[in-house]
Parts: sequence; C-alpha cells; structure tokens
Amino acid sequence: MSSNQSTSFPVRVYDLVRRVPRGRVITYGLIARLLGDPRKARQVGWAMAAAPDSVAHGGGPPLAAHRVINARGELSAAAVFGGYAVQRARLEAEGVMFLADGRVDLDVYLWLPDNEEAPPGGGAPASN
DNA sequence: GCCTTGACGGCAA
DNA sequence: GTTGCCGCCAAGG
Repeated sequence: MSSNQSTSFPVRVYDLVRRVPRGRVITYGLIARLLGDPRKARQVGWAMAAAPDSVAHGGGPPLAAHRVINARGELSAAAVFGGYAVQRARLEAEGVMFLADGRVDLDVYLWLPDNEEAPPGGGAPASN
C-alpha cells in the first residue's frame, strides 16, 4: 500500500509528508529518494507548491508543508509561506530549535522512516 | 513544438 | 565556507 505505484507522484509526496511528526523535518531530496526517484527532488517541491497548506486532495488531514526543507537544512523560498520568519515560527512552535545560522540541524530533526519515534531532546510535545 | 522557470541536489572552482 | 554551474523532470508561455 505504501508503494502504491498507481498513486500519482504528488499524492505519494503528500502521503509521505503527512507521516512526518511534529518537531521533525524532511528534505525534498529525501522524499524523492524514498519514492524511488532521487532525481525528482524538484518535482517534490513542485508538488508541494500545488498544495496550498491544508491539502484538499481527498479530504485528508492538513499537510504540514512547512516541515519540508531542502537538503542543506535551509527553509524554502521567501515567497512561499509569506516569508522565512513564518515558516520558522511554525517549526519553532513544534519544538524545532534553529541554529545560529538560521538553519535546522538535520542531524537532529531530520525525520526518517525508521525513526518514527525517538523525539529529539528538546521539548517537542509529540502529538502530531 | 521550442524555450523559460522552478518550495532542489550535488560537485567543482 | 561561499559562489557558481550543470543536471533532472514537469508545467506554463
């Protein structure tokens, strides 16, 4: 079911992002890689662009697009969530601590299919 | 049908 | 560590 090839690519992306718990982040390239096509990293971002924020692609739960960042740990473009501060505020609200560089420590907050649990030592109230 | 743009990634200078 | 360039795939003009 997870590897539903019949499902469209954008839908697979949403499904994967939906699995990311609060206080955790994921990269575009990682999503593409998990889908089996690491070269489609760009397409991942594109699929997210089609998702307003609360995805209405089937009546599922709202999509946490702000948890998706690039491989460098930097947030997305400035004109997406209304500004860098907006996306950062959302992540901070989930318990994500930012580095002095303004980036996210992927070594700590990067979500992986295996590490479904094991929340980072911080204070991220796991509730998703 | 061709060219440009784009929530990206990796490597080279 | 920073900046630049190329590659890749898809949509829009």
